[in-house]
Amino acid sequence: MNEHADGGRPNRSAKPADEGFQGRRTTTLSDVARLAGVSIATASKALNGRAQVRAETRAKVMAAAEQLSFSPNGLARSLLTGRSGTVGLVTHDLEGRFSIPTLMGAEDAFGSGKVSVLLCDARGDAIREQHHIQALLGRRVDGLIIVGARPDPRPSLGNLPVPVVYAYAPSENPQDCSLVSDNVGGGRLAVEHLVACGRSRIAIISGDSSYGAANDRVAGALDALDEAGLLLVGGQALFGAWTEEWGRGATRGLLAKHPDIDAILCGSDQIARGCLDALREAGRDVPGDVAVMGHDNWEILASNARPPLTSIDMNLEELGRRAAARLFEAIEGHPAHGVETIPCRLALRSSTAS
Amino acid sequence: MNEHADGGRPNRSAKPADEGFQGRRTTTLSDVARLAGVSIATASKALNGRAQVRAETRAKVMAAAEQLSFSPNGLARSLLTGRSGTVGLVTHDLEGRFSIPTLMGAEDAFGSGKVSVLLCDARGDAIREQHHIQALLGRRVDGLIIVGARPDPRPSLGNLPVPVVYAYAPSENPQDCSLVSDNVGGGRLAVEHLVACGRSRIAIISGDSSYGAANDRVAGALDALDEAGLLLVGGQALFGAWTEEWGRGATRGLLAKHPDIDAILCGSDQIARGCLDALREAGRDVPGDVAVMGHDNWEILASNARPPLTSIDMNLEELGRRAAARLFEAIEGHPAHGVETIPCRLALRSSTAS
DNA sequence: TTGTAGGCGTTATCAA
DNA sequence: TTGATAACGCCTACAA
Repeated sequence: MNEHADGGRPNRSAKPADEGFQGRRTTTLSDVARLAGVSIATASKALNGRAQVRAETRAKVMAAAEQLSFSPNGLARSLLTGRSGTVGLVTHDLEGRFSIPTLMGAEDAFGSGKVSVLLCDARGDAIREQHHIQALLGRRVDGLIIVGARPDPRPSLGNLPVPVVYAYAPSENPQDCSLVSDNVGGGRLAVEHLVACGRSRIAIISGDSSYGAANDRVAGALDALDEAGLLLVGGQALFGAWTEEWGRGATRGLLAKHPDIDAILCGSDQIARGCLDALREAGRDVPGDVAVMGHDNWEILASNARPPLTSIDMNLEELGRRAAARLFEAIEGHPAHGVETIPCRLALRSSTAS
Repeated sequence: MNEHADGGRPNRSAKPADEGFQGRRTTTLSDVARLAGVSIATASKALNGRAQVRAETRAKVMAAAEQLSFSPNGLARSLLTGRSGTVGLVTHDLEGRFSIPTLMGAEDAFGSGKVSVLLCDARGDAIREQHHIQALLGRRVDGLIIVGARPDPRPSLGNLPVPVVYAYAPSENPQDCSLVSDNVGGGRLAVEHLVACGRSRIAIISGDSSYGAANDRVAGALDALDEAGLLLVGGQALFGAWTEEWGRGATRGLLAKHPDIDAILCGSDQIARGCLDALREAGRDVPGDVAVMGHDNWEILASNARPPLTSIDMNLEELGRRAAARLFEAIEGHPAHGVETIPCRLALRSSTAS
């Protein structure tokens, strides 16, 4: 046992000076035990609230721990328990706006408790993803959440030594546990709202048709139109890009062909912003003449629009929270399978006031 | 030594069945050693490329490791080395857009190597921050990066057992290591660009004056105006809010009082969007009659503006990367002190074409 | 009520 | 070239 004369000073008798950060050696349980004049085992019991410790002794130990600002080494503890209290979160779209709320929800669900999140950005690259996953497994994460960049199915990671939950982009393997936004329901919700606002000549300006989400939203909208006994103006949804530019152009085209239109459902808030601009420039009043809706409820775009934009919110934070919850359950031995769908909600603003 | 009859089957002789995730016990170095028919020590050396191992033996061990898909337990390793290979990243603005690029840069700088990032969102709450920091220290992170929500100085965390770097929002203590965006330089850069475009009747619509950033940007702009021998139109910068609405209103006011204005420097891209709208509606051509600049280079706003918006980019990813680098150096024993300033760069688009 | 001892999975030292 | 063995910091039987 080292016999270093203590006293709170930086002490580097044993180790060489290439140690890096020159803080004092972090205090360990045996430091506490020594200061309290008890054995390590007793100190451990005292600090962990075990019953077989005299109150007086416990107090002594707690005081010593306090004095040394002792913080138990989680790594050592993990080694014992086999649980690191850590989950890996691999995102593919850290710069994008969809993964962030999901991440927040997950962070939220875990953060309160005793789980920490190890974040990695794989940037849509399968190689990088694999690399990160290996690193995370090496750190003995208790589970993984994989957040996709876009809501289309992605390859499964297969059998890993820890549970995996896919968020936003589902796994192709239905045995895996995935959580996604209910795009069909979102489209339906939008049309139902427009109908409830008394609109009946509705057109749809969607986004990039290569996105499953674009098609799903349209499908839901068509369902709802059908149920309301309405026909889509123009006969079919317009597909283009997720840009304001496309929104403007498509809107101008619509107005030219169908001047009697009274509502436009857009595939995203960006498209809707373009749509609003084009309408204003064509002298149409929103929502007086034409109601407009977006999708995503991207606050910065929706609230600053003129008029503020009614939109469909995907509840991504809730999605993240649920993903965290599912992962937690799986870690506890109760894995879920299949795709779970998170319902959208209406974010009501002035562009559709009825 | 345990004498359990092995065979790759889930083996839970010792531990009860409340274990949670029902994967097979993760394979350990001793499994590899046994399969390869060598001692644990030899297996370790073989896998870590130590020299004192016969090639044939090494191959045998590697094969065994491969077959068992062995992945060394990083926790055990950390316990030995005293380094967790982990840093904590505490952000205060996970939903906001400023912390994300910083986070990305840090993730980027670390992610390539062998450091992983533990992410926490403290949401501007000092209590929550303290809580997260304690948790991170318990996990024995090798260092901390604290990312602020807004660029004003924040209280120092004081003396922690690991190095700390403050990003975006500097610490109040000049002894700490902080990295911030050069807002003064950004303001200067903007005016220099406008002047280079031949503008001389320049006005400034800034944001919330309670933000140091707002004032710094204006200060830099005024410096540059002065050096160019120009006077600010209106005599002083206009402060308001970071919104499109404020941008529109302020622009209308400017046009009324100073119809001969030929450039407007905005404190943010949102303000600039409002400014552009107001100009268009007033029949002013951009950049023909009036040049407009924003700040932040928020892609989604700047590129979709009409015309696309020239803006000042804060290089936040670079800021994050640098923060990671500084932290790394500090961990290696070479801490930096004081506030390091990251220069802005010009993001040239059509709203100022000269 | 307290202390001793064993072990979690690795790595490093030193002896064989 | 290989293999015991002692750490790393902690927890938990079990013994005192």
